[in-house]
Amino acid sequence: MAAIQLQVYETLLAAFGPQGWWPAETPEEVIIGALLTQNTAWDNVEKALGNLRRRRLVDFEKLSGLRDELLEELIRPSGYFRQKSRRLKNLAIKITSAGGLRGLVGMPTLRLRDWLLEINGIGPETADSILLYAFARPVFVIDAYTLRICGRHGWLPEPTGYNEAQAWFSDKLPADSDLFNEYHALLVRTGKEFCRPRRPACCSCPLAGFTPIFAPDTI
DNA sequence: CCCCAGGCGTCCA
DNA sequence: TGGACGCATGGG
Repeated sequence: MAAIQLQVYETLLAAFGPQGWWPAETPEEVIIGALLTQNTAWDNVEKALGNLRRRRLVDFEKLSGLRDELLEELIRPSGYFRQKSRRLKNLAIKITSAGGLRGLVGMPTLRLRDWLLEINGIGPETADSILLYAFARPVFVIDAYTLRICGRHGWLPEPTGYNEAQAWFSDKLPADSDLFNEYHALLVRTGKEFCRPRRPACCSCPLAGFTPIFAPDTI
């Protein structure tokens, strides 16, 4: 009997097919997008990314020298633009002074994760998204959709923290960046479609048949 | 009008 | 250590 973590993956892949993540072209775009999409709809991030692309500013060296006011204006559609412009520029400066992405690709995964987490504005999900989708490291990304799905299906007790959820998946799956890439994308797809907040469990969800480990009203 | 979106840092008990 | 709160635009 395969672990539930693998069965869920197979079920979602059969239901939705490959999601083709990350929806960006280059590692630079993935990193910038990961920061801009924090608590923000991807359509809004696309507008901001488009502004940067048109001006050939998807480039950490250029971003690190950009006027604050201009950067704020360009990323305004992605929300929290004052915070995010400051954080993006700060990130660009730090990457540039590390020798660009070339200077990071050789770093061991855990050391690179710590390096990312030191940056103001990069927390566990953003760091892990960058590790997985920009550097192809086998790190399982947890997000609000994943926590909601796990809680609602009774796979983890609520409330569950980031590290606990990450371990629940990672400990039962092969450390395969292609698997983790597709799995996270499928969970986001599932969450958007079937696991909206403040709504009862949806019986048409492809995952409806999985047995809860933690009953809905215990612990 | 309301709620929501692929979080995070800060503050405070 | 953990829960509230502010951050901001755009879509349904």
